[in-house]
Amino acid sequence: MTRRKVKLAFIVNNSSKKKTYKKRKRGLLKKAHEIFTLCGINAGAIIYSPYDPTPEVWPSVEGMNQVITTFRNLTEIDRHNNMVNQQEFVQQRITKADKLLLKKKKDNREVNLTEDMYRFLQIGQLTIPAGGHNNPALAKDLNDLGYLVDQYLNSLNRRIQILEGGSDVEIGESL
Amino acid sequence: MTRRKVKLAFIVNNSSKKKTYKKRKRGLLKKAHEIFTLCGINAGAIIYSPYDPTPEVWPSVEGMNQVITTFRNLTEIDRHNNMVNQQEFVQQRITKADKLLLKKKKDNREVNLTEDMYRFLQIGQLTIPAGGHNNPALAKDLNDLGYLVDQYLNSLNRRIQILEGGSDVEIGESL
DNA sequence: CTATCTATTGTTAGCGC
DNA sequence: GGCGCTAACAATAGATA
Repeated sequence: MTRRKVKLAFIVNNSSKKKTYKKRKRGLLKKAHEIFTLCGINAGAIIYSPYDPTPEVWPSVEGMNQVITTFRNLTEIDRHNNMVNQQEFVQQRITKADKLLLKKKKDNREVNLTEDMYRFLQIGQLTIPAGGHNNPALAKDLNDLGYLVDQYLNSLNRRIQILEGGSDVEIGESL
Repeated sequence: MTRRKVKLAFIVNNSSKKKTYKKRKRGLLKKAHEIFTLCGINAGAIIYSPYDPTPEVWPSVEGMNQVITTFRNLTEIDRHNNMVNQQEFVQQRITKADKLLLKKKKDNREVNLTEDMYRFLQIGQLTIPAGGHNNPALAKDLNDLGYLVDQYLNSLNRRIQILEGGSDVEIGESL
């Protein structure tokens, strides 16, 4: 049984390709979930594929919209400076230009607040500027986060209930 | 040398958290690159973190913009139908109680909007109503929320450990 | 803080059903 | 088409430089 030895190249066979996609998509989303849980970072992902009629979104549509909005609001320079090159996963060092831009943004915070407020009044959604840090904490994301956390806690509570109840339900991990 | 056995829970220690983040971000992007190469699918990711002043984008800014544009053009229904969220990883079933709660909160949305707006004008921070779905958010810093969540998760983890026999356990549900 | 090492845990390719 | 299995390979926590 030659189990594995696949080179990193486009899979021609459609059947194999779909199987690989299905498996790896699950793995990818799991990894995303883990880094979110472990580090509390804010992230979003969109995956298009010929195998799903509509794209999959993580962690949620609402959260993704917020992430996208913030992304859209960044300057071109900001975005390019932190762009991750697909060919080489080289994380660029934080340039002084970045820091200057951040400072400028902070200075403009009050202006942004006003703008955001108007948008809020118009569409009922708002991007909250970071509270003094460069952490782009988005209130709406926190909203989603809180909900998701609730879901998570519920699952944990449910598991505890199962354990305490002495149920014969199989709890073994299959992660 | 206790090499490894880490619970899937928020890492309190900032040093460890950052290390984990750095490593896993690299791994995540690699995985994304692989699934893109192997299956030729179209995907994008944005990662915010307190460790980088601006978000990281994969596979590229241009590619991400394209993905975003497509996402924006989808109808709400389309997006929701294929939404993948954290709940799917931590909880198989969404309880009816959750849905009822959400409905109630939705009904109160307009009231919340007004309240939130006043608070926004006063302190520059705002509770953002969900786009008609989620509970009102606390405009707290992400770190604060993460800390609180961590406290609870740790207590639950300890409890699970005791119940399961004292050994380390994973609390993440498999899908 | 960054880089490297390596024992362990985690992911998944190829099968069989 | 999907699901489950498990050997083989990959990712990474903790230690070290």
